Amino acid sequence: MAVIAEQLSKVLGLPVRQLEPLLALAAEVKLPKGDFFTRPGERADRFAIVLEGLVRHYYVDARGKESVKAFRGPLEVSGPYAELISGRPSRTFIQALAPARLLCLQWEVLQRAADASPELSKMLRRFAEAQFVNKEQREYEFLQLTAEERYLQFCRERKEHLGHVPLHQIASYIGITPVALSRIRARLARKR
Amino acid sequence: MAVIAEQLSKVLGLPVRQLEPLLALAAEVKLPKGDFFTRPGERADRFAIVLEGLVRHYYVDARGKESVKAFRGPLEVSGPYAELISGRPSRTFIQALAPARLLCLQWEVLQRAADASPELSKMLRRFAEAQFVNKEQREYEFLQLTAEERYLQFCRERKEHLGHVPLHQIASYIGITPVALSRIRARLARKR
DNA sequence: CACCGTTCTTAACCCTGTTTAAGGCGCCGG
DNA sequence: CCGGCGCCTTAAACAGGGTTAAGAACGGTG
Repeated sequence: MAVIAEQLSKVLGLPVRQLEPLLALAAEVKLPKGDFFTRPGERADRFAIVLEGLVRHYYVDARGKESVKAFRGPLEVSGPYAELISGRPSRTFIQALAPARLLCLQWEVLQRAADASPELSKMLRRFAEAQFVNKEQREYEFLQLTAEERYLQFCRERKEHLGHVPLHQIASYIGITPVALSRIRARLARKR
Repeated sequence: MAVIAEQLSKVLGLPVRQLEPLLALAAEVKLPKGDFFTRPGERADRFAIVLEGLVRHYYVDARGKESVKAFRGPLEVSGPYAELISGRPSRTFIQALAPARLLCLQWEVLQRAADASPELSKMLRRFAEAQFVNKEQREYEFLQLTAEERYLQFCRERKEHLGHVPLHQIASYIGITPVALSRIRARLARKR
């Protein structure tokens, strides 16, 4: 546990002594492959840090189409962040793609802690800002890159997931169908 | 000026007495139609609130293709937010589409003020969170909606801009070419 | 082992958006 | 008043992803 605190301290840019009282309130959740951390309709009240394994965030629209918003591995944050912020009921699935261990905390607990600690409050602000920058990067990719370029970008940025995530979910993440991704991969293989 | 402080107070959810010392440090900038508030390469160090007029945020990729990230009207925030956060040099143009007045502030000044004021710090956090929710909504639209649906969404959400923004910029905002938007509009007109 | 579900690929056809080019319209400056 | 420019639309040829369907490869299970 002390090891975790130290790693988190680095990732979050927060001193260990600020982290410890929070970790004491956190619960470890084991998620077998295929199980869900959150589902739409549930009240969104917890978020988590992935200790081990891999989860994906996705939603399903009225036509039944799945869209993957994110993959999150060890030491990354998972949870229905937008819904936690806005207080709206969750519309996102969070599912384990590999057996996962999550360290999870009530959102409310974190909010109260932030009211008492300027450092924690600042950390939450930096976190929100970092999430924003992430999404803006994604907007950039949809506006300016072709599907093939988005795929190559994914391979570069998230190569640690390449063997572990089924291709049709990568296709969904970059906004195309599995068939189209297959075609792109064939084209790339031919060229190189 | 007192009127502005009151409106801003509502928009930002911050008491007027917190706002006043900041407004005293802000500068008003007049921007004739077509002029730029920021350009790529410049150091990103200011942000602003639109008092009057209309600006667009966009970037241009290596192939020369423009992509519009946002339109911002009165009482909305403008500025190279992602670059201010990350400290990277700006890659976004911010241009007046109509003669604009901006109330603008050095980012650094705001940061220092936030260190001294927990309320202001919290406001900045809520602001970052709201920006994140915005971008996630946009991600949702790219992943799940067709171009036609994105156009209709735009018409619903931002009807105040409809007469004032050229259609080819709306096309760029929703991620298609002007030609494609023109066809969509023709199809919609025929159906209704 | 045979069976099943999942994943990935390929092919055919269709639909939508891109590209390029042309023409109309409105507006501004000379 | 005319010329030019920006904006919008339309057309035609093309490219690229969507849809559907079929089949191969794999892994797990009865």
